[in-house]
Amino acid sequence: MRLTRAGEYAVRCVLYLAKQGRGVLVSRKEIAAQADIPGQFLAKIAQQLARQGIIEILQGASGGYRLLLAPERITLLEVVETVIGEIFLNDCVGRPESCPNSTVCAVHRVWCRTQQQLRNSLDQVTFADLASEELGTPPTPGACCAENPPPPEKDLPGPA
Amino acid sequence: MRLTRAGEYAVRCVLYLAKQGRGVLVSRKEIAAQADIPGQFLAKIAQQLARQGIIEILQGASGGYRLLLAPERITLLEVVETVIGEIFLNDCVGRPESCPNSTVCAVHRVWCRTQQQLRNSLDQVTFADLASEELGTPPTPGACCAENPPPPEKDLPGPA
DNA sequence: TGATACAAGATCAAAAAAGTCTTATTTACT
DNA sequence: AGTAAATAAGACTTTTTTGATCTTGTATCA
Ligand code: SF4
Ligand code: SF4
Repeated sequence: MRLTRAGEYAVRCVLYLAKQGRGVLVSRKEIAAQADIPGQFLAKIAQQLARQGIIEILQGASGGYRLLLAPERITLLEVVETVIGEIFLNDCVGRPESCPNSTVCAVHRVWCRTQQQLRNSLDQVTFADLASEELGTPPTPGACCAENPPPPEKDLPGPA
Repeated sequence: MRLTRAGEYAVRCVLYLAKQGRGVLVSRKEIAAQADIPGQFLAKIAQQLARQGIIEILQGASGGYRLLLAPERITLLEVVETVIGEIFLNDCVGRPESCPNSTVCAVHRVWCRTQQQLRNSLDQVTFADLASEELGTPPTPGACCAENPPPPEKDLPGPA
């Protein structure tokens, strides 16, 4: 129930490109260094993004990557799913035939519904949003993860 | 980004018990058979559910499991997280220190927000809901996964 | 034409998930 | 008390997924 490394890297890569602006050519090496991504791994991810039409890859000396679409038109969901495949909260959502029960199962319906909700949320966020927020806004410390305090450990409840 | 097998089994187990009614003793064997869960694996999962106070385990001959709480008071989120741990959409949400960027990162905030949303949704669903829906409602075929049509394959973008 | 940069697939290693095995307790029944 | 039936608990194994690298090849520019 968590983003893979590859997914995270893809987001970083596209975000970095979005910050440079659409169409600006950036070498893989630069992206890898700046966004802290293993170079070869980035190559793989970039290829997937290219196939999806999100970025363009230029070969040869002085080659590199560049954003093909306007950042406003690229959503977080799109980038993530390009790399990790469609998000499924449970196997039976993507492959109902994997559970003979799926046509009757109440839980199944919950997964379907919730998953759609999640995907919609991620589809609302564009890389234009992300890039501008990152360039402009001051950190506002605590505004984010304060809502997510380190959860009480299962076995050691509290600061024992 | 998907429920583990253990999580799925936990849900099945609790749902089965909820259908029998709170406090009704059911042998592990029966649950395993009826809910299609590997027996020994179920044992592990049950122990976690017991530690969490959701079910009670009776030992000895004619032992078994039974629901300790009223189904209305058990949520899907609770059961799932008991087994797979707190849901995190991205590592940095649970451990902000894992990414030096997390205090500034716009994406980070999206993950935090979305994750909370997801968890809230799952926390709305109780096992009373699930059990009654399953006992009462007719299947309504297509009402669920029709919203989730098999997505266009990554490499063959739809009926282009 | 050679240096630079990316492509693409094979391959490897580490981690997580799924399941099984073994041994020990607990309880009921006779 | 003795035995059978049930679960406990942890070690262990297998399989799958993830993360990353290696190798060989191709494109482009100076
Ligand atoms: S039991 Fe329900 S939720 Fe679980 S796999 Fe089958 S259909 Fe999906
Ligand atoms: S870059 Fe942002 S989203 Fe990615 S790990 Fe760091 S904080 Fe989280």
